[in-house]
Amino acid sequence: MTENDHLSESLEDYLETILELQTTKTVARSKDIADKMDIKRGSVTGMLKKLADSQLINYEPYGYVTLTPEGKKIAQDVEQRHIFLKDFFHRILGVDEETAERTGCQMEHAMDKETFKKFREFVAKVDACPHQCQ
Amino acid sequence: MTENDHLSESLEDYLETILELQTTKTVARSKDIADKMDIKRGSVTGMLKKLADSQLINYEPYGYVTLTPEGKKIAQDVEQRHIFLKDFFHRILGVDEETAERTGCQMEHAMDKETFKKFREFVAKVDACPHQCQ
DNA sequence: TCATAATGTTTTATATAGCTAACTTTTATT
DNA sequence: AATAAAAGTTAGCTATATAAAACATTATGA
Repeated sequence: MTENDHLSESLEDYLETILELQTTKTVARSKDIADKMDIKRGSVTGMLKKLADSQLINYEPYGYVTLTPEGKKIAQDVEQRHIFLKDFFHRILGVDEETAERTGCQMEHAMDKETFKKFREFVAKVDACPHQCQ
Repeated sequence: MTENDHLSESLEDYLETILELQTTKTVARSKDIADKMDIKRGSVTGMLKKLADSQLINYEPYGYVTLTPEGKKIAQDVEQRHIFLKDFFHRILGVDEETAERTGCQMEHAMDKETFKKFREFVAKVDACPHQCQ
């Protein structure tokens, strides 16, 4: 709603990671965030404080982390792009899975809502093309 | 050749900018690099030293900047992706030019050679599809 | 319940990339 | 050639994001 004044890629990654942990393990712990993002535990704390300051997560020291509605919305948007882009590179372009994952992970931050929508529609149309030109 | 251990996005942008200045103005000056990248003159010097250390540019204090063969190769690769991606977003997807430019500028760093090649071929095929499914 | 392990936090340090402002060198003008 | 303007450099500062290591808290399990 408050059309957030641009989150860094890193903070978007934190939100996405927290959403995934919430989904797969019900709660997000500092250590799991660190493991998933391949960074150290100590680095996580400061970033959680930032996200809490921006009211994107609920955070109390030594407590579990949960997404606020606004944080969840952003996380889902990022995740959606991530999943779509990875699938595009891997399944449609035939890029190996690891590279597709890495590329999607970088590009998920680059497209705004409108651009992503157009991209998705373009790919969907081509994918459904009965003539299989591609 | 020495399959460089990954340049930062910023350094890639410097190389691309230098190439463009070389092309349009024959030489690249510190001030023009700063103007083009919308940063301050003082910030440029240190980065030029880094690029010189990595033997990607020829740099002497108070002199003109030129790309080494290796620097030029990287710059051309980045530029090629940039041009292609901008065109894809603008002409093919119909994204407004400024957004297409900005998005291309971010994404040009995300795809490796192989992924870009596949992406380019995919778009070319679709673009040439006689059935115009897209 | 108490000791140990696991997890979370804090502090200090590092790297990157930028800015400002003062200073130096080069270029242009007269 | 002398001076002013423009361009380039330097030094010190800032912000972001991370690491390492010491410390604090919580959880586990004997």
